[in-house]
Amino acid sequence: MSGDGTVGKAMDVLDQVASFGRPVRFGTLLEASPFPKATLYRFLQTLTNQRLLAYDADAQTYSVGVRLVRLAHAAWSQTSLAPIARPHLDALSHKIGLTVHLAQLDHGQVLYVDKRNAAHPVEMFSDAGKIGPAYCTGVGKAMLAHMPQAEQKRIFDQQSYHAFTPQTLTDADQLAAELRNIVARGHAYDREEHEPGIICIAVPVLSSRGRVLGGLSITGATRDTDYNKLDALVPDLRAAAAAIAADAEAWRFPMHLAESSGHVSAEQSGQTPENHKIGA
Amino acid sequence: MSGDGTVGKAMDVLDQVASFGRPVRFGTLLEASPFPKATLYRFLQTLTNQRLLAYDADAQTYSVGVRLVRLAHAAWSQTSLAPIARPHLDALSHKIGLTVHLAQLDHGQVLYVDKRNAAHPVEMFSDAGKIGPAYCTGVGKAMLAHMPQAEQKRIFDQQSYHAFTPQTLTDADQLAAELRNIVARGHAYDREEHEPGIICIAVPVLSSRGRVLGGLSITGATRDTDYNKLDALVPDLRAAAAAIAADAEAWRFPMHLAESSGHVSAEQSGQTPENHKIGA
DNA sequence: ATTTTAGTTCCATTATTTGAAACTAGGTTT
DNA sequence: AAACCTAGTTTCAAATAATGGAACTAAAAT
Repeated sequence: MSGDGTVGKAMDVLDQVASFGRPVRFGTLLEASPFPKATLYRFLQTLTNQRLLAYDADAQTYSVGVRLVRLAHAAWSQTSLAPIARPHLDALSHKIGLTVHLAQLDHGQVLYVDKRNAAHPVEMFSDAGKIGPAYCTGVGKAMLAHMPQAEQKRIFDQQSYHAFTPQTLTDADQLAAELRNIVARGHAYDREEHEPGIICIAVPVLSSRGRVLGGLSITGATRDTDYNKLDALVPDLRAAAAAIAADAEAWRFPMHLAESSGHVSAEQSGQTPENHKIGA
Repeated sequence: MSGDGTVGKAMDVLDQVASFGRPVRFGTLLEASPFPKATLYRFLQTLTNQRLLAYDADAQTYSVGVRLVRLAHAAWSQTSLAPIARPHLDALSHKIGLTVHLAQLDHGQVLYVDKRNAAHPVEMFSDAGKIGPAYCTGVGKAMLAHMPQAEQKRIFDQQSYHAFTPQTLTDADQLAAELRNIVARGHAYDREEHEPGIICIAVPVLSSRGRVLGGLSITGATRDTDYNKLDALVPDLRAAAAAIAADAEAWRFPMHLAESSGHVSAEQSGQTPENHKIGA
């Protein structure tokens, strides 16, 4: 259990519902829940009241509520690199004609926040929000490699080291060695470690003080691409990552200056603490 | 305050941070918060631990956390109409060459869950997740009009009736009259009620039993479009809405059958209640 | 050096959460 | 039709967590 009092427990329940990936009934949740019936029941009620869950009375099922989509919009546009990186992703994917991913690290996992797909140009939300393992993806390894030792260690312990393919690195020692190479080289490969037939080259997006802001990758299929071709794209990839980092840092200072101008406030997006009137 | 014990209060705080739309400091939040210093402080800590908020130690600011992006992905793909509607939106926007919106109602507000933009084909998350007022948008009115009286009443009281333009309907009576016309006609107009120069035509997406699942609209600028041109598109719009509704209902039954097959579980998305190993 | 401002911690009080058990409503078997 | 499940909901005293005034600390301004 992730601790943190009542809120933490409620979030566990929310995660549990989300993890099913489909509407789910009370009983099914109860089986898999560490909470007793009454407690789980009250949590589900609370979460439903809060519209973090949606309850379908006909089917008697719970699923994740759309209020989260709203909050996520705020997260995506405030906290993620995606809005800043967008023009750079557009330019990069246009120039090289391959699939490009932008990711950040969340709780030891790779969270994809944007994507440009060579084939299908639009993929929407279905890609922003997807998660993947850190220890066997290009972006994951690139980010990990450039992280302070302490954090790296912590994240090592969170990995499952599941062998997706014969190439997957399956323990912390192998991974540590690989990360040293990545730092030396400045970029990471995914050598079919996550999916057979899929390779990728990735670089970290680093702040001027060397903090990892995110990761950027170019992905290809082995039938179309090889490591030499990917290597040839490294300068473009690096340039894009640097441009994203520069823009990200430029953004921060105007924000600080704006800080003193009082609260934009609730009014604007209809979320007063006392919120019953909305829309203005 | 939205009540609901500790979890509700924590969500209020989360909403408050989200409503600022930019990283915000403790003091700024405190000014606008109904909670005493220590209480607000602890909430921020808890939310940060849960990664619902992100704390920037350098700038000492809080912003909405990326974990929400992950949860929202689940919500978008489970609960929203968007994944089901996608092919229909593609087809519709391709056929008519105008901007198309798909929305659902959340807490009396219009929540846009997907969009096809005539000019710019990609807009990503920046559109999925956006919210708008229900009382002065085409989709909002179309959905409201086809809702049971009781719910309609409740939502009426949640509207702010802010006059965005001279055309905006500014009280519940005007709105009620308008809704009766919409039901009679089967579709709603936005006659520059939200933004000057922007008009739209919208229909509800209704389940076979008449329940409002969402709303679908076609938007245009007055300089390019007029009501006659929009009227000509009503059959296409209706057909698309009907197709979406049909697919949405078809989806539900396979899900019920799948219900008995036990839990897909936690493992899959790394969200065990006891989650420390992730990635598989 | 002193004061102010901003953020953090303490801890006795207060309020909420907890969960075993009792209950209710549908559905199924005898 | 009665008895018996099964799944979901409610109750209430005990256990636990949240509360917030006040004291504290760090850093910035005077």
